[in-house]
Amino acid sequence: MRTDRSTALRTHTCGELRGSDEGRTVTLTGWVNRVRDHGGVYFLDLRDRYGVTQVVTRPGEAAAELLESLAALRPEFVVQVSGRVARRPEGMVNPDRPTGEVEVVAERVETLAPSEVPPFVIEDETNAGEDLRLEYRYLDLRRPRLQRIIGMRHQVTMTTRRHLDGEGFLEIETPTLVKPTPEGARDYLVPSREYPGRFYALPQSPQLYKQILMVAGMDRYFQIARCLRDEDLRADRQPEHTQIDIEMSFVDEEDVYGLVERLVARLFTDVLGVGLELPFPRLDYDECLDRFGSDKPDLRFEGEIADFTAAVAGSEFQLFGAAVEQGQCVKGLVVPGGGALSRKEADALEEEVKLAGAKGLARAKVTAQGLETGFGNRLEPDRAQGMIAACGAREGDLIGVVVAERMKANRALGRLRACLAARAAAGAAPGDYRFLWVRHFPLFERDEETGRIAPAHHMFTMPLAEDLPRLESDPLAVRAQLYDLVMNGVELGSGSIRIHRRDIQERVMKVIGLDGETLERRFGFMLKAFQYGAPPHGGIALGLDRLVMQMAGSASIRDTIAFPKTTSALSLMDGAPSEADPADLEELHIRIAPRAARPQEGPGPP
RNA sequence: GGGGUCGUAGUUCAGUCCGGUUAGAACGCUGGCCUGUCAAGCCAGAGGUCGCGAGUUCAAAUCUCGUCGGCCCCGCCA
Repeated sequence: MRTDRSTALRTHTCGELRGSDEGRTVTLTGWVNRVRDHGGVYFLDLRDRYGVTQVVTRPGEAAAELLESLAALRPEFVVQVSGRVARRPEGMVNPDRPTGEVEVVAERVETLAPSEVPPFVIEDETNAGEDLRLEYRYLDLRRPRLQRIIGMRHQVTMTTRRHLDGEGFLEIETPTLVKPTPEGARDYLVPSREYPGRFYALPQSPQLYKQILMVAGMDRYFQIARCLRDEDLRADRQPEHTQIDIEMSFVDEEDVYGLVERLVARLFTDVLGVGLELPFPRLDYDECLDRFGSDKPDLRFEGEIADFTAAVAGSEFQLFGAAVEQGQCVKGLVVPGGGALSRKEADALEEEVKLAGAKGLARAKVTAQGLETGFGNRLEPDRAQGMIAACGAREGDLIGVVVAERMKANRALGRLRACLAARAAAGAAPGDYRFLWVRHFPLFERDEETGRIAPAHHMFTMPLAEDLPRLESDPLAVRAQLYDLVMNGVELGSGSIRIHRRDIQERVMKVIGLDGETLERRFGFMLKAFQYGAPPHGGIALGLDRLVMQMAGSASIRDTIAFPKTTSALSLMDGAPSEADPADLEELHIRIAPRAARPQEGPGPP
């Protein structure tokens, strides 16, 4: 690898001088990190992407002209410094910096570009608000922390390219202006100038194209693909995000798992120096929800959901006994050491399960005598012992109990579990990476709004072979060859084996009630392609931004993107989106409808 | 679409409940002093549309309504 970064304006970077360079005459360029003036003796910290090097003047040695130019320096000035590399005097070495052994004794300092006083100080741990940092993103990106993360992202994409190339994949670009897809997320639309009233969409993902590439016989495809969705944002969601998009022909699920495991292991080894244990555990969706209450469990926290339904059946305690009779579940989760929680802390946990739709969280402290609860005296002691046995709680623990329909109870306790996991992870050392595959998701789900059956992933997902016979009779029970890659409670990727057989595709389309005309309009080109010999195929898309976020230990996806948008999809640096020039709109055959005036509700004068 | 929370000096915040003196602190900035710092130190100084608009009041950073923006969450995200 080429390491010489010398250019016309510099001989070395600010990160590479060492004791062995003593005596060398060098020229450095960079940004003024800080200047410390001790009354004629200057210390100048010069910063670039590679590090920080200290530049000094020695008493009596520096010319007046040099001192003058040093006195004029301010933070973030871009300067060029020439001088001689010297070892620092005894006791003056800075062990916190790779260049800390040496300093450059300045002979000449030239300002290449001055700088306004920056709105916030460029240092690793800034306390500047995020909106300000986004407005001045170029200053934010100068911070070593972000430089490190952006560098890590580069290493991840380069390693991905090298690795997939080594496994015979072709990197193929797919279009940015595509056909709108009426189902799924909202599209970003692009008006057509040539065709009044018609629109392109920006791709939500290259899904259809990568499948067509399989039909085209490309066999193995990947792309570092930009995906755009006009949906509301979150801490780990941006309107444009990047996926490592992969598709392979003649494969089954295990082929995809193996490929991704090798790729991810390589990334963690090459980029982080961390070895991962392969293969990752595989867990069926149903079991995953029963045990962890989530389809993306954080396995760093070991606690699992316990089922108390059998233990409390027939109890005189109405909340439990009657619920079981009505076919509901009584499930719970142990909060280790939770017996010491204050009322307020325990209430906060209850709020979590309520957010997931549970009516409440019954709490029981485990003591030497049994369960100490608000309902304890109404729950028979042997049933209380049965609960303790069922969840393995120990003295001092708290058992949180939810009574609800099975999946609702799972979801609620999953939320509680995620909360406990996050709390545990906050105190734990970083570097604990727990991967798993969650597979065999349901093929369909009921659309809560319309009540209709809709594909859980997309309509090209292959059902599990053994479930094919009940496709029509019990579609919601049909599982799919559909999988997520999960790490530490975060979904890093999602994929499936696709339907390549016309007959199965038609049955699936019939179940979701798509008529031929709608189908033709939306997916005609795709179905046509599939009539000309579609190979069995499948793939996955890994969220690059989230992956880098996890590898960098960052809490926000915005740290991993050079120019991210706010949670309201604004770009604070350039002000996008902005209003269009009327002439441009004219050309695009677009007229802006005035926003309907809202009724004034403010208090008027009496 | 909905909820929560925040918006005061260049920055991060206090002050807001309970309206009333000249709106404070730290960092940064400017000037001075200082011969080994690396978060340098010491002294002095400048710096405010209290997000914006309306209302209530003798009086609004403070109360009310609206609005704009940041962050977080629910819905949404095949």
